[in-house]
Amino acid sequence: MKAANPSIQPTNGDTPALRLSRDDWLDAAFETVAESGFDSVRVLTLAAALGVTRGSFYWHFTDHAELISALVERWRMREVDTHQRAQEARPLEPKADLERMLEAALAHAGAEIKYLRFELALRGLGRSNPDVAAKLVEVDRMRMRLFETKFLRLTGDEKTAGELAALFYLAIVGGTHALARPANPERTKDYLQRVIGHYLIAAQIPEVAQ
Amino acid sequence: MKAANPSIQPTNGDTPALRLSRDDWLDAAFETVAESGFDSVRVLTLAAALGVTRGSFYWHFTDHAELISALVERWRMREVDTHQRAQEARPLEPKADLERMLEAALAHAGAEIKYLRFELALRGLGRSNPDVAAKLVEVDRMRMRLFETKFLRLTGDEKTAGELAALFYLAIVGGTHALARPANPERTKDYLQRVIGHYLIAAQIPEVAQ
DNA sequence: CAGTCTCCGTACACTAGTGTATTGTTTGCC
DNA sequence: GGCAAACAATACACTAGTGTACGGAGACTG
Repeated sequence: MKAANPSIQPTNGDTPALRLSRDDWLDAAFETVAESGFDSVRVLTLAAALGVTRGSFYWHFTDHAELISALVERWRMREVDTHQRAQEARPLEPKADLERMLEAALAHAGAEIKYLRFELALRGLGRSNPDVAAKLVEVDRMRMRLFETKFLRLTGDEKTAGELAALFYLAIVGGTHALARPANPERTKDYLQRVIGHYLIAAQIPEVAQ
Repeated sequence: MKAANPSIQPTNGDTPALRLSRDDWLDAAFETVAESGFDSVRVLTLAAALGVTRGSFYWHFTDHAELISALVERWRMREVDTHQRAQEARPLEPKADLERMLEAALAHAGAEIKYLRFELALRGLGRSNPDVAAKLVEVDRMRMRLFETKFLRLTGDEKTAGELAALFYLAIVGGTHALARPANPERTKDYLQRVIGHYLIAAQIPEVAQ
């Protein structure tokens, strides 16, 4: 049901295929959000970026509001999907598993800043849009549970695992914010590893000492 | 030079004194930002909230842009001021001093969520407004230095102090974000205290063990 | 008690953005 | 190669918001 059109030239940049799909519009909107937030998502601007007029837009979407909610929903579905795969993946040995998770979370931050920026904007939108807020809570909870189970496997202690997961969450969200500034993901990673390492030492989980 | 008018009824709510000051407008704008972000700051809306027409606004401000920048600048000055006082205050014994800082940072979060919300919105604005971004960097640096010196007095080690300060910063900023959700500052405080406690234990700073 | 300064109201012009209706163009399919 | 569906352009009506010009009313000041 999702328009079988593979959009001849999927996403070749500025002056694209003359025929657009719904997803092309969503992609363009995504970029705009990542760059300058949801309030910069204007039908006219998107049309210009895609090299068409608004006539196209109102064929694919009934509304500006529908564009936004479709964009958020696409984000949610992709997050759920990612989560599924992460959960179904056969777990490695606990320490390596966590290492990889840390890598993933921060590499994400390094290479694909776009996604972090989008999510940041999303959190902003969530403050005024209850539907968005609900989806954010859902995804956050999902991630949190994953963190907790991973840390639980490592530490064996519920409380410690919960706190480490919270630390992880706060550090990542907080770190995202620091993107406004020079940032530097490498240093953040070092810091996180040290803090977690120290924490584990203090909690007497010897396996990962240092 | 700041209009000596003390605004007969300083801030009595909805239908105020018939004569407004520049600060009255700034206060109203502040509330709006804290509630629904900078994009909701509309001259007309503010006027309605203040019980006047826009004629008043354009007497006090040349521009919508000037309102925004004045608001940000007032925030910056107040932050600098707060910082000055915190720095000039005679330091207590290190441990108590930190306790108080923790209290302050999180009480701030509890009682005066308004200010956190404002700052959150400000960080959003900073992503598109370089002037705002610069002021944010300035204030962040200020706070960071304060944190570092305090932790340094406690731990004696530069690196440890730097990391604790970073942890503190990330946790606070990250925690601010969690405001979107049920939140609960009390739990955050516990968590922070435990994490910092553990960290200090691991770093072999015995004075504050537990 | 007139004058002036301060503050506010009113009316207007202007812009940016949305949404709708209607009319083209392609494109795939028979 | 013709027809219907998918996609896009054009033109229009409408709204919300800004900014400006100017006039009016209080309040302080001599």
